[in-house]
Amino acid sequence: MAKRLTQQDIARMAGVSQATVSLVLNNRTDGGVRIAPETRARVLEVIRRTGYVANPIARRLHDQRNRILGVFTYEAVFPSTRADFYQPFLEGIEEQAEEVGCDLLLFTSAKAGGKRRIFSDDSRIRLADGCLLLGRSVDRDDLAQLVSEGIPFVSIGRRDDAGGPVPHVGADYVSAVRDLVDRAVALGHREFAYVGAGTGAESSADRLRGFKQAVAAHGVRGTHLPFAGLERLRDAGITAVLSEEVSDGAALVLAARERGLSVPGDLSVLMLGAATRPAPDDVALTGFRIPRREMGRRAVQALTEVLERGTTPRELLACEFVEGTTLGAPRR
Amino acid sequence: MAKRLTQQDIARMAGVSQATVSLVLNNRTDGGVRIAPETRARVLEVIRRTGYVANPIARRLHDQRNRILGVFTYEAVFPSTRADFYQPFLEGIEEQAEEVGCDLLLFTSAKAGGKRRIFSDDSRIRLADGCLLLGRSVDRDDLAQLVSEGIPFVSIGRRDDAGGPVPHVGADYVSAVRDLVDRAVALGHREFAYVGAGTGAESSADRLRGFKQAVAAHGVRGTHLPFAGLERLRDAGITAVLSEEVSDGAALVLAARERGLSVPGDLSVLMLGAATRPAPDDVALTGFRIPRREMGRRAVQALTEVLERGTTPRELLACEFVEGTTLGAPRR
DNA sequence: TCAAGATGCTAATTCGAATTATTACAGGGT
DNA sequence: ACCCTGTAATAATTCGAATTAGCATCTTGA
Repeated sequence: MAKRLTQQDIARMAGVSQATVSLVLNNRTDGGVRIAPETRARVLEVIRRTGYVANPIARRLHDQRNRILGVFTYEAVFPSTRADFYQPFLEGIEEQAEEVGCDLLLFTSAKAGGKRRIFSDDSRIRLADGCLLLGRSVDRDDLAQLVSEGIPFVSIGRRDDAGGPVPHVGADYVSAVRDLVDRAVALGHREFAYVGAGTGAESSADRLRGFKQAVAAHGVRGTHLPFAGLERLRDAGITAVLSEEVSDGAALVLAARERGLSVPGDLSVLMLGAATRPAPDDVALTGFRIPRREMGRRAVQALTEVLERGTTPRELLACEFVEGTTLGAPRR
Repeated sequence: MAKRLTQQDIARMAGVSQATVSLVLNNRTDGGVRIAPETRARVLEVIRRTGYVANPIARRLHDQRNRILGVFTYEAVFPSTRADFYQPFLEGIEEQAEEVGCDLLLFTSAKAGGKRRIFSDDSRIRLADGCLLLGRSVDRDDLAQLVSEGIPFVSIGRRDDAGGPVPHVGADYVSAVRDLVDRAVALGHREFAYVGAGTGAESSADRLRGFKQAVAAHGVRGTHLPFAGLERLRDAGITAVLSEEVSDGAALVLAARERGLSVPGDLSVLMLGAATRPAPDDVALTGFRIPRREMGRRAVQALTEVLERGTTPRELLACEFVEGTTLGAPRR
């Protein structure tokens, strides 16, 4: 195997010392460091010719910065089943990483006992300058360890504190859901149902919280159901359903229409952005869109801030209202 | 932030040397290394109590392997327009990288003058242990430089020599196209057309070569046309068309049917796997499928070999015949 | 009793790059 | 001849863990 070039090699070729190569490479001019222009040029020429780059490992051992941003996901990034979920985030991440001149390191190696884990016996999480965390839910112990070990990271998606505040770039589900309820109330709806877990992941909890706040504020009735049962909704006199999962909402619309019910005439259906499963695209649901791409971009920016200023950015981006065709005034 | 524990710290606490801690940690018993059970227990106890974990950076520095595989593409990987093309390869790459315990480094930082380049003034290609090259065509100068600099890499897709053999894992287009012609000849076809560039990228050239070999072997007529014109095909008495691009093939079928021609009755259309553009999915073309995912996997394995044994693997994987509905016996 | 052999551990070195302290050498002034 | 001041480069050290050579100490057997 062709051995990797070292600064020592470059130094030999340029007829200088390893230290000089390092100084040239890092453009050091401060603190009484001086390199003659010709020497500098000679070293740079050798570097250019050989395509030498500093070994990130050695560099990182000494100080911390190698313009590598880590991306951790609990599942494979590429398989097409996950593509719809991860892809928009990754587009944003890639875009912004390109902007700030960083490379992306996908932690595909990190697994312990068959499952991916952030901290395995030889976690390479520290290879990167910092790390982005992607996934609907994140292991709380992992999160706590990241915080306590002071590893620079930003979660994509809001996270509750885990032994300390967790830096994140999330979506403002609370406001987004409240807004949908507001619109529905304005159209005359008074009987609401929220369909979905509403618990577990922060993203679920936030949506349900927004729902509860809104129905309380308007003094209307709001029911929380883990699953969408058309009969049950009808029996309870529900006129507007908010579905966490897009595909569940779409299924509900199809089921309703199959039984001769009109949507939104008899039932309004609103989707709350979560598309973890492929959904039929022939149903134009009303609801909101999660700004996934933008979240990816912002997360990279936030991570940059963490690295440069040691801050703990926490930010929620607004979701975009999607007009659709499944929200309308309820029949009297 | 609390400073990380080092082996030195552990050693102090356990009243032994750093070396001993390392030996205990790695369970070394070979090569005349012996640690008294009590000492071992004492060290392990301190490790347990403190929750010490070895710094992976330092470890990597020592064993000269970063366990990072680079992935270079001339365009962004994630944007959905490219997804169909890159994704299957990446699935395979990710899968196999996980298998061999390597992380993936996406070179998002590499650009010079707006475009991504492998070698810019500060190329970071050497950050990775080795590199996978992805893309329909690859800049020949870049390729030559990779070869001459002895950078470990594997191209996905066959490549002609560039100042030396280029390690690659490609698809066996020559055989695949020949096979299609064989089948068509067996059904009675005697007038063939190949539609597509047939030049430029190796993948195009290989297909055309397979076509020419096959028509020569069977003593039938074969014409090469850069574009598919239905009239021209008819005028020339063509009964079987092989289309490089899947979408071109599909368009041809639709056009033929629109003019009242039967496919495959009046015209057989075969697709040669290249799907760089989205194609209508309501046409079940006969042809072959490029084993993209498998190519990704094999490429990672090949790169591993390059790294471990310094070989220059070159391998072509068989394409899979796709039955479809657009190949049949020609009308008399 | 003394060499031979086991046993148990540590000192010293290595990996590659960054940094600090130091040396070497010029030329200028006295 | 001597000191001083810049200037330009290098030697030596650092980071944390892995590894090798080697040093004590203790047993055995003849």
